[in-house]
Amino acid sequence: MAVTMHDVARRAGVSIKTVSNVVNAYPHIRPETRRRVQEAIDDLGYRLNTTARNLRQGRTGMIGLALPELSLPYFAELADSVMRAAEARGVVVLIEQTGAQRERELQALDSAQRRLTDGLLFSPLALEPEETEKLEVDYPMVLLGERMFGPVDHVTMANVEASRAATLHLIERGCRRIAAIGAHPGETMGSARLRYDGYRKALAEAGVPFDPRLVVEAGLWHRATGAEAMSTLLDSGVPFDGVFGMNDALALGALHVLHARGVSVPHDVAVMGFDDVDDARYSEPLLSTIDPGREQIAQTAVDLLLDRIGGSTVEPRRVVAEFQVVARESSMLGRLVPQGG
Amino acid sequence: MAVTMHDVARRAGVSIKTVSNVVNAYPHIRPETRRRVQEAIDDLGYRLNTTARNLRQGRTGMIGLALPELSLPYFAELADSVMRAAEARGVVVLIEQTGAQRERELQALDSAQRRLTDGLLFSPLALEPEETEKLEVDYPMVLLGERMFGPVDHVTMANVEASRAATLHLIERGCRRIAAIGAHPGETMGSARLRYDGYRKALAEAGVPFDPRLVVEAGLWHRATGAEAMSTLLDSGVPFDGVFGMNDALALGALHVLHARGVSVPHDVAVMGFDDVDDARYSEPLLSTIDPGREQIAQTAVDLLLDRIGGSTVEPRRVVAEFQVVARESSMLGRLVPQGG
DNA sequence: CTGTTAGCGCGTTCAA
DNA sequence: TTGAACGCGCTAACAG
Repeated sequence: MAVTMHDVARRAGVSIKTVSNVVNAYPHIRPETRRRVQEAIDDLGYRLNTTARNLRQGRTGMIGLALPELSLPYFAELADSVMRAAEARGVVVLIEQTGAQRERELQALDSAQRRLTDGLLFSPLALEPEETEKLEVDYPMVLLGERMFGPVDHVTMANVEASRAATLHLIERGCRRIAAIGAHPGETMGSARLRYDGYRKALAEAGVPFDPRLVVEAGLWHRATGAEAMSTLLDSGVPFDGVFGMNDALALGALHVLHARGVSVPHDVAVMGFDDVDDARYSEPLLSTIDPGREQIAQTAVDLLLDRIGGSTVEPRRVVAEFQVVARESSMLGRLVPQGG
Repeated sequence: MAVTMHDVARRAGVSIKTVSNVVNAYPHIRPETRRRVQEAIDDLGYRLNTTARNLRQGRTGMIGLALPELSLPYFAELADSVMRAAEARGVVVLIEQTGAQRERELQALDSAQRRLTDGLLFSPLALEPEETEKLEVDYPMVLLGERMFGPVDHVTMANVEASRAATLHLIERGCRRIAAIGAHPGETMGSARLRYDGYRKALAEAGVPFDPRLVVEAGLWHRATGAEAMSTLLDSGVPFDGVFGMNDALALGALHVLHARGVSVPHDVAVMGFDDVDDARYSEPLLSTIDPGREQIAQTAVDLLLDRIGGSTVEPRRVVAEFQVVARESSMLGRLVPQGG
């Protein structure tokens, strides 16, 4: 079998506790003792049994990260940021995919993994607002990326403010008929709704008339759906001179179709995305977008979660990350005359 | 504290063992007993303590997946596939990023997480061939995506054959001066070397002369480095009419620069990638590429690993996934006359 | 500075 | 078909 502390203790001629002390870097050990123990550890190839330690301590040193899909670049990059933040704080991340399905999001709240992690970072996408009560779980949890209620810590991006800024950016560039791609009609608190609200807010503030025909639905926020939405819009014949993709994938898909259909970006149509994923730096033209502060979100979320795991019982906290408008080629020039489809 | 089997047993008026039997779906239990126990479980909100079970059973039900970076789309998609395959088989995946750094890859082989997982799926990128001995670990391991030696199970893509096919595809389209982007000079067994070998093989077989000036280095296989490599190539003035990007990211980066510099794809230059990531379906033009059989790789790798975890001691196995040439727009037309830079 | 003791919560003997 | 006792490997008390 595996070599245990017991074996090491016997070999080093000390007690099991001393071995434990050495392994756990307990400061008050005689150098000579430490050396002997270390030697025994090396000789025997001993490795601490993490599971036993976890059982004993009642903690696992793991946190869960439940997100829609790793193959969505935003979430892959978020996972990356979270893992780095966690590593810097000495904990390990256990990723779970929910496929952005309501059922599976609920499952994640109650899966077997919950007994394996000390807490959960949860990025729900499909959960309905009337289900926020289900978020009142009995373990440490921090919500990511959305505005939902319930007595839970949240770290969110400034969805409304940032999409307002994105839309204003297009307006400042001269756009007057700005399409919004990615709407989820009927939704009352998800990103889609919030970003739509920001879009409406910007239009209203700038006195730019709202035209519902410029709002295009897209359930999943993939490039494919962005491309589809743009095709639909072009086919509809409704004129537009700007596009606000509710995330970069949608915007990049739209960009692709615009190009294919001979619409020049940014000359005929200016385009903005949201998320600032890596890809936005390599599209043709380079995609203007919103940097939602992903690093800050990841670090703050891990910090809040570890604070809860540490036993904090302060009131639920809401942290909104700082965002930035990233102006690249796709919004460099506004167009003055609306363009027909 | 948390409710234990003990509490459930007392409440149901049975012994701990009976509760355990119910929880573990042991067949021979009187329906009445089962009902009483189940009721107690529900009333108390009992949840099995996975850590305790793990300690007792000597297994954790988790497998590690060590890969370079989640923000590289190929690996994000691979992780997705692996997690699905694992879930279907009832195990959980613990992802670790190595940043494609030799040091961190070695660390992954020996990290604390190794005591937390029953085995490891390892996708090394930076490890040197003379270090294959380090892969002789004392826990179940399956290597992914590379050809390395040592007595270890491997699941790999057909790097040489597939890149040969990709190059032949370009040759069939009329290309005679095909640049290869992504080389790692000096490497002897990594993907870069293997794909380069396939490229050389295709040229030789088709009687197309090899010109070393057409081989461009690129350390990291990101879009940015692909873009850089293409700029370098164009600046060099060496004529070419085809590009084989050793992965899609490199090819997409190259595509971007070609477009920006006014070189028409596929009219002036045909382009092939490798990996068939999602993005290849949304570039302008659509990127031709190699589908390396990622699903098959993920499923086979998980199966092999679980087999080892189950105690199999058969000889190390090598599985090579089936690949496919995916011809899209970027290689639709060959060009007949070489083009100057 | 180091040793002894007593569980963490579960599964697995072995009886009954 | 169910119960009682033991121990997986470790750490927290406490003692010395």
